Amino acid sequence: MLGLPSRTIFYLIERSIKEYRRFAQKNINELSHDITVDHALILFFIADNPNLSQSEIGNLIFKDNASVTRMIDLMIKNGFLQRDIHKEDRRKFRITLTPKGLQTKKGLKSIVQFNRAHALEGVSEAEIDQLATILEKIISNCTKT
Amino acid sequence: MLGLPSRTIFYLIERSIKEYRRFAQKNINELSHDITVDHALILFFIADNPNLSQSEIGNLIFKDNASVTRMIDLMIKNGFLQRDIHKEDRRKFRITLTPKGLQTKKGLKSIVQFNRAHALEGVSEAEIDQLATILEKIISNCTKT
DNA sequence: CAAATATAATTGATATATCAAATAAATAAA
DNA sequence: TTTATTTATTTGATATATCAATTATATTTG
Repeated sequence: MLGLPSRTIFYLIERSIKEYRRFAQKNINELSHDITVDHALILFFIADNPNLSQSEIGNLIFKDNASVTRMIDLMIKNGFLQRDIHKEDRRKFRITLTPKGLQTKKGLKSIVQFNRAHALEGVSEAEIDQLATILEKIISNCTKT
Repeated sequence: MLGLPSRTIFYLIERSIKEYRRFAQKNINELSHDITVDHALILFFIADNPNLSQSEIGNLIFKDNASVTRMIDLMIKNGFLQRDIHKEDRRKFRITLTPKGLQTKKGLKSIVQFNRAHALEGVSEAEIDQLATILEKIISNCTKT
């Protein structure tokens, strides 16, 4: 017998990340309507390391190069990021935060902290560890050749 | 201090469902290149209950009405589904599987079983229960008003 | 019943996801 | 060093995600 898809654990995994994203986006919208959850991630990653290439950013947020190109195009259009020539490797760009991007990143910090804390209310450290262990097992099962 | 986003549990949740979908899609492709993971879900749900309205289908697979309309349009174009008048409520449609859709659903059954089993190899029943409990807590935290 | 409201589905606009093909620059190999 | 290969990014095509507006039909209310 094939169980209904709505009763599998994958359904719950998908639902949980979608609800988290919806919740997080709602709170980010209070700060700006021009910032998505993924844009926020990109701001944090680039602020932390301005040497990231676009494809490295893509690896960090699980998007392919084409998506990253277009997301960064948009973030530049919206004034959060800036693309400059990369001195050492002219295939790449040096992507940095504009003053507006830096300002926005600061405003996002407490929102993101709140989002994560609220979503994990009542979930113990031990449970988070369990969760991580199991999810890593699933990832390994799906990615091993 | 704000932890790097790549170290949060949400990152792992997102990664796990993406890897599962990638893995599942790869195996579905062996049967047909015209069927996505979501299309497969829709086939199973409709086969199980041909009285589902499009918006009910959307609720089941976490998509809004616009996405469902377009996905079903495509599945009809590809010959898997069929839309008929709904006798009791003329705002709705009665959506059913064509012979090709039924055939495909049969072929998908073992693939989906394999996908789920393989992704959960080495994960005990108890762990799945733990996972479900924690994810439900996160969902509840994110959806409670 | 008639008007107001609610529901189901569609459409349009913009952004993202994915794959394939194309560019351009760097690196390896002959 | 010239050629071949690899790497980084972009672009095009098609599908999906999301929101807002629209249409058609049902239901509720006055």
